[in-house]
Amino acid sequence: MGNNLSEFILEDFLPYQLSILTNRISRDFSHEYVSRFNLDNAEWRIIAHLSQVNQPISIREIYSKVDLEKSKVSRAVSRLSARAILTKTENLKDRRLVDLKLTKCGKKIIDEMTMIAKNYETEVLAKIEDPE
Amino acid sequence: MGNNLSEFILEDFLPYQLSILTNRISRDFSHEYVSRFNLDNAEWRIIAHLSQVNQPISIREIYSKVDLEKSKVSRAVSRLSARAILTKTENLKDRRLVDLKLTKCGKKIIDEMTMIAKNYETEVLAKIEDPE
DNA sequence: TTATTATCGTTGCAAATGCAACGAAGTCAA
DNA sequence: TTGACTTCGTTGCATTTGCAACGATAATAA
Repeated sequence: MGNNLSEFILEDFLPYQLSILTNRISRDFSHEYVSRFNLDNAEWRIIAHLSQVNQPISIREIYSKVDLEKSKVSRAVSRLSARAILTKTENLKDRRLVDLKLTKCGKKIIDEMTMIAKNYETEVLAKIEDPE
Repeated sequence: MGNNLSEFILEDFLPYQLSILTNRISRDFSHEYVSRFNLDNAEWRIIAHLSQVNQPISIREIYSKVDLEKSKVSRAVSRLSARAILTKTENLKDRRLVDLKLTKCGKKIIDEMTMIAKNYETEVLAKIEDPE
């Protein structure tokens, strides 16, 4: 009748801890882009990813790399386009694809967020290294 | 005129990486409890947390510790109760509280999941240490 | 006591989500 | 060419979600 329960210590269990940590960090950091630019998490990820590449990229490219639902990306991209943060144009080589590209406005957002993101990261890492 | 963009390397950005990693690990691991026991993430966390304490605990206790929405916990607990995985009883000292307790059935689930969880964790850690 | 305020768990409801189906475009083979 | 199949992005729709409000209970103050 071995009681396996006692062997299972939730506090040590990886996916569990990881997801709690991530939720907290994400929620915490999201205050920044929500309050400043009115962006949700998906929108922020899309902008951030777009800022990393210099050519236009497709929706598929994004949702495979950034780990978001296809429809979520599609809808987020539409909202960003409506706000002129990015542009959607038809890819001429393959007309099924959409070319996404940050506008000046979108680049400005990334510029500002870069500073904030760096500060935030430094802060978090400091806490991890030296938790009080 | 400084182009800050080039300084911002998304691949290094903590909340971003953390959340992608966590999504993947969670989704991956969740196959186990979804397919075996038909539990969603919230239900699994609740059961797991309950298994860690030996006295009955309240809903509040759970959502503060386990980082879930109050209403999500409430609804998940109702479902688990309907499936006789846990019991809900009125706390006699403070009648606003609900006492939650795993049933035999619930404990059996945890027993089985314990094995799986450990194997899974070992696997993930191995990959992290020695990525191919 | 009574009045005020806080806390617990539930629930109504509007908004977000994710799946599956779709049309459009492309690929490949016959 | 045609037909079967695949892929892309969008969208319809049922489910899930999270906020805010609620009733019930408890704690605190007057």
